[in-house]
Amino acid sequence: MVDPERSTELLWGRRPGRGLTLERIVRTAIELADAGGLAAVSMRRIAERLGFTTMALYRHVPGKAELIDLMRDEVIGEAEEIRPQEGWRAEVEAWARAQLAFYRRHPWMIESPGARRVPGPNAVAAFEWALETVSRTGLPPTEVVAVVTMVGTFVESAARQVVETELAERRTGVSEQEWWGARDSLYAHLDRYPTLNRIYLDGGYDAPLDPFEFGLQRVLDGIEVLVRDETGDERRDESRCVVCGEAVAAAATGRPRDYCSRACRQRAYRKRKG
Amino acid sequence: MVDPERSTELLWGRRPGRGLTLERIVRTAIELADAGGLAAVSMRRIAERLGFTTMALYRHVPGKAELIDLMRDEVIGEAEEIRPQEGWRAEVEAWARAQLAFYRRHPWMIESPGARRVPGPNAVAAFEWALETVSRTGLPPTEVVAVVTMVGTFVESAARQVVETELAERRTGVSEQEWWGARDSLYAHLDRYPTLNRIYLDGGYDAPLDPFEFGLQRVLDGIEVLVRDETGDERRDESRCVVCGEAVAAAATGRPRDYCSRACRQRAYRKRKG
DNA sequence: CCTCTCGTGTATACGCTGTATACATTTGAT
DNA sequence: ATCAAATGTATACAGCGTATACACGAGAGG
Repeated sequence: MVDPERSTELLWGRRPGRGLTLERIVRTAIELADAGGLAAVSMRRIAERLGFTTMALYRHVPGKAELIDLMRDEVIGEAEEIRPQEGWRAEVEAWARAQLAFYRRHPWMIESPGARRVPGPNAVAAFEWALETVSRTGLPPTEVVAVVTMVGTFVESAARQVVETELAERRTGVSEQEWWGARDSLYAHLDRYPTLNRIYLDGGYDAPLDPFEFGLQRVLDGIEVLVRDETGDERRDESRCVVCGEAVAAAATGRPRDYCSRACRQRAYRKRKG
Repeated sequence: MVDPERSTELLWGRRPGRGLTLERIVRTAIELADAGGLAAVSMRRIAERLGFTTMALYRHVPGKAELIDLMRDEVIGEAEEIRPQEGWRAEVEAWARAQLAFYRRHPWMIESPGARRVPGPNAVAAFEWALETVSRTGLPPTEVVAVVTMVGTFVESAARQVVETELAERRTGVSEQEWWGARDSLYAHLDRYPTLNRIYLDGGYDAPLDPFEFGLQRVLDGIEVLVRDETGDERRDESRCVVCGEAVAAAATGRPRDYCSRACRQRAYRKRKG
């Protein structure tokens, strides 16, 4: 098991050394992981690549678990800064996308277990940034934390899908399409599921929506609803029809309506059409 | 690597046997996994518990990967039926909660890799059910699929958090609170992060929101927004009272209302009663 | 009834993993 | 110069998944 105290010490107070260094060990381990996933990282392989015996590593790292902690924080440090955007939504969106790109660069980050990770300086810095951004929504502190956690979790899970399939493609040399295309013996069984069948026939699988982009927009919409409800956005009750200017009650979600009536909605539609 | 054809064959067409059975192997493996996670499942241990040699298992299962496929589907079959709810949102919510409970019963389901799993009959049945439910939103097929995928992914990732911490607690005998409470050497470094600090001082961590419940509501809100944008507008205005035929604005979910007023609703009710 | 094949279970062994232990060497401070 | 601490090495153990070769019993064909 991991010794969290030792992990903390290593993460937050590294001291330089000569010869075989923590730095070099961590970097070599990362190279291996980037190339072949966490499964490709073994103490023997790291040592070999560095020209030392396996046990030499244990003079610098207490065990493999702690080494992975170090790899994580090292790599989190690479995260490029998000350039400021207009409004929290755009900013969170940019962050999410950057995060996905990051997971693609280091797919193994997703394999490493998530509970009780001692956060390193780089991880904390990223967290601080996210908190700061979401704070601008005006949500109360508990919810700010919850939102950051949620977006983080979402991105991780979406990235997990992407990354796992990419990894499988690389390992097997078989593309996702090919693989599923070759599952005829499976499809043979799927006729007796009516909804599945109908959706398939209706083209529900022809051009699947990108799960990351789709999910992200839903998540952000959801947060936006919360923000509007919670911060008592004045606009809610004041919303006015964009056609006639009449006052309009907002939807239950707090999302302001644009039109006061079907008539006005159609008027706007016809206008657009010419 | 897994042989998907063999997996499909095993999953969809099991034949009974005498002596050492696929059934018994799978069930023993599940017992082991339930007790100690996937790490506790080894071919040797399964065999030992059944009173056979390790290699005897390989007469029934091609390899460990395929065995895990079988474990997955076996266990998915337990899923109790969701009792019908009013409206898709309540139904999806109930499903998500049932799913979480399920992951708690079989924490190892989360450890097993997600890409390119050959779905078994039980998994497909669950998927069919979800598709059917979400279809009632009136969303186009591609989006129905995307929504089901998204909710599934969300629940899995939320469950991952819960389950991983529970597993860590059980393995180490140290509660989550205790563990984080003992990280003083970490907190000593956190003063210089202003937002983090402020949120901490404002009590943002005193009573953290349940990530599952919080996230679920956001996700559902997000989907609801989509449903309204996508389908709600037309139907909303078209719905008519089943009693008097008056036009009725639909509910927030885009679900058409059946009655225009409380009066009409009661009238229908009295009529039914006699 | 004999034989022969096939399904099933066993025994042994290989290469891989993380790491405990004991020993050797180098280095820096006194 | 000496001595202790830091660093690197060698060997070994217990565990893993599984390839291979062999043994045994039941059922089928002659």
